[in-house]
Amino acid sequence: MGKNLKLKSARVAKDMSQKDLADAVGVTRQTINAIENGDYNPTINLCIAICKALDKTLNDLFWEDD
Amino acid sequence: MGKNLKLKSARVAKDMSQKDLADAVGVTRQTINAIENGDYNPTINLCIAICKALDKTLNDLFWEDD
DNA sequence: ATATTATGTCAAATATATTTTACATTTTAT
DNA sequence: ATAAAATGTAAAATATATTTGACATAATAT
Repeated sequence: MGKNLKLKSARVAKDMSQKDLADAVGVTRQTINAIENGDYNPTINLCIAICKALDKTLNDLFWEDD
Repeated sequence: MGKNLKLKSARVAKDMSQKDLADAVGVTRQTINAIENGDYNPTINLCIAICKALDKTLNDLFWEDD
């Protein structure tokens, strides 16, 4: 699993730190960090919460077109 | 969490049983059943595998527009 | 009518997502 | 140059996704 640069970009575009986003969606900073660095397989509910916090959709942040 | 009727529809449209889909993505029948019935918070990797098996995207099957 | 397949559900076990605590390095502000 | 904030990472604990095995009902075929 590679890094999720789309997520990182969307977060930075909103001027949020990893901790800001973590607080917004109710998880810890380490969880956001792990997702951005691709070490991780988060639940869909968390992905949806992240998308909503960043005004994006699942396809925007978590879908890869072949 | 309500039922995921979009998922169920997409599966039936492909003429697949819950077990067929489960086998295609490498989980058990109970897991697919639970996801369709909305009792459940699956991982994003499983959601992506399901989407690919059904020729759909994450937004098609797991995103709700307000 | 009977057998077979598909579905709904449940309890206990296992795998893994997430938290907690902690420390190191990098980046940004003063 | 220094302090503070942000990031990367890791090990142990906890919460929860998923499996396994089982039983019941509904739908479909013979």
